[in-house]
Amino acid sequence: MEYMGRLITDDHDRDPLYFDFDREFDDDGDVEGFDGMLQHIREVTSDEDEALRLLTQKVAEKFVWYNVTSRKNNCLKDNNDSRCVKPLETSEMRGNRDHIPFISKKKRSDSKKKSRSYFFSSVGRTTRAEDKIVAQRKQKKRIRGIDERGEGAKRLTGKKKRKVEKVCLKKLGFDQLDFSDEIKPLISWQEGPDKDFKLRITKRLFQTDMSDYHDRLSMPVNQIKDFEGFLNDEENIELAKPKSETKGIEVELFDLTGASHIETMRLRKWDMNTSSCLMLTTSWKSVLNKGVLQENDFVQIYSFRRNENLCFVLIKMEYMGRLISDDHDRDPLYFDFDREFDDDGDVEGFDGMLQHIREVTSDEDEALRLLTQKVAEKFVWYNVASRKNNCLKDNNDARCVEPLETSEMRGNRDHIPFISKKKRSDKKRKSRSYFFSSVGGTTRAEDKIEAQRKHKKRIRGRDERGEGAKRSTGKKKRKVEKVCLKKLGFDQLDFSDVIKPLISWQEGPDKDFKLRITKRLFQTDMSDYHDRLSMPVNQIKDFEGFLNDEENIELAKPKSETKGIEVELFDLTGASHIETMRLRKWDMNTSSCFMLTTSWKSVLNKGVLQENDFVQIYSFRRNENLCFVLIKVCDGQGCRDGAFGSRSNIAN
DNA sequence: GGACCGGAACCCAATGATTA
DNA sequence: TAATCATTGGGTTCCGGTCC
Repeated sequence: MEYMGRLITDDHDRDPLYFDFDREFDDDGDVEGFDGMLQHIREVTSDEDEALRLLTQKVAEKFVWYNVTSRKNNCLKDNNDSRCVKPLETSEMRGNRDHIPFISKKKRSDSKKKSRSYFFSSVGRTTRAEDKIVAQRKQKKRIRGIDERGEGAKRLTGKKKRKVEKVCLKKLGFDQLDFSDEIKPLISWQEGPDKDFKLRITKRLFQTDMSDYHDRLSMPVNQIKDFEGFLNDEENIELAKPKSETKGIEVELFDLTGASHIETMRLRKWDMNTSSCLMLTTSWKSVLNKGVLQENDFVQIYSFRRNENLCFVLIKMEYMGRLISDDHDRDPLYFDFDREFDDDGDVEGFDGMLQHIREVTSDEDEALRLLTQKVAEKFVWYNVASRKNNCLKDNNDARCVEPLETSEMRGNRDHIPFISKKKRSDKKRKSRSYFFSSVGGTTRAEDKIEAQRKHKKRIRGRDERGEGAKRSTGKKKRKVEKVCLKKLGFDQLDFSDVIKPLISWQEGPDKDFKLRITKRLFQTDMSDYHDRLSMPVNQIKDFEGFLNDEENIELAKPKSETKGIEVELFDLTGASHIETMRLRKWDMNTSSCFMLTTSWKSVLNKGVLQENDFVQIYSFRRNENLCFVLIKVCDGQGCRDGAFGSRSNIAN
């Protein structure tokens, strides 16, 4: 373990990667990061080896991720930039492609924030011209997609897909962090040993994983460790069944992000064209609702068998999200590298480390591994070992009370260096939460009661609704204030004659211009992701004379055989914009709804319509084609304030 | 008890990113 | 540059709960 000698002999000359922690964690500066880390580790383990391992891991995560990932947008790409004096030659690192970035020490002081270079190439720093070319290419691709995919194509909205910063878990070695031994005892199963406890996947939480309405956690098959040995024959057969013939496998999820709460979930396998995903569905949102997990967090999922049943444990690899999202508020261990590598200070530490690593390897993966290792060594050993003579374990707010003896470090294993927590602000302390810690303000008893209540509700739901029951989340439904259109007289307000000339059709008279529905806009109508306007059949005026025979036949077809009727929507809420939409009819158990789908959100995006607004939809025929006009009658507030009626008319 | 809004649940195509 | 993969999110269905 190269350079460890320094940490014992204090011979910095032997250590070209010397990292000046005295300056990094100045007594006068913010010591929150390291102290907090130490204190937490003291709370979760009394085993010193284990504590050291945890500390090493945390430091490596913080240091490497901050420098490698969150700053990659600042990586040097421009050789003309005065700050990029000595761009790393590709030949130095890895043939023509990869390199470890390097910045001249002398130049950095000019504007360190811009100039700092790190691993990986820069991302997303294109010029306007480049942006334009890229945009044109994308547009062509979309248009080509329409032509090539034809009728079957469902989505071509042109909406730009969110760019997701990619992180390579393997390069960072995080996919190899296996806490099986640590987690296993936390499950606390008293009735027999759990079998086959094993890390299955290390995963970043994406937007879809965090989405309430998707309510699922995806686990791409090719990221799952030992997938072949993962499921037994029976389970493989079940998951291989067509979707219509299986509900998946019932599994238990132990959620160590929040007091080991157990969720009964379903495991499904979705086969796509060229890959497959395992999906944990049903009650995933219960885990999300604890508020512990955030987008971009990293989690690990371990599997095991209890009484032959498949179970999972979820743990959060905490704070990773910060390092991507750069949301320092979420990270009480935020490590201020701008201060650590001060313009005026000695920048030898980090650059020296990079330079040394460049000298010993040209392989970037290896370089990254070395950097991680070096940082962890330096950070941990300096703070844990070299300070041992000054470290404390005192709760009386003295910073140096009792030196940490060597025997304590390796013998009794019950001491972790400690600096008084009174140095830390209450605000910071309150927000702290760490690996494996329970979450929120609830006690264990409260958690247990809540878990029992939810469990009872789940069981009751199954009993009452039987096999077909899909949902029983226990989430309280939003209460919607009801308004009686008839009482308000809105359903009789007919502006046909006023609106008709606004359509401005010059080539012939429009026919059958008629009010069809007066409607309040509900949340679902306003929802972007539903992208539909519902029109309950029993609210439509003159429903019998509304559609011609051909249209009635089309809409009566089973859903699999029709795409609905193409209609035009004139949107008078915003400059007579016209949308081509589809009219469908959804037959429910006891009623039916017409739905205007496709491009409804384009109307919403104008920002004119709000939830609870009242709109009217008129229909007419132009060249025999069915068309609609939408007008806004009044907004929800207007109704309350008497624009179209008195407050007393609002139903309770 | 019926109507229907809200949204859970599901499927899978589109698309950006990566790899060959 | 093409092929492949992983993720996103659009589209659809239908159940639960509330209100009349």
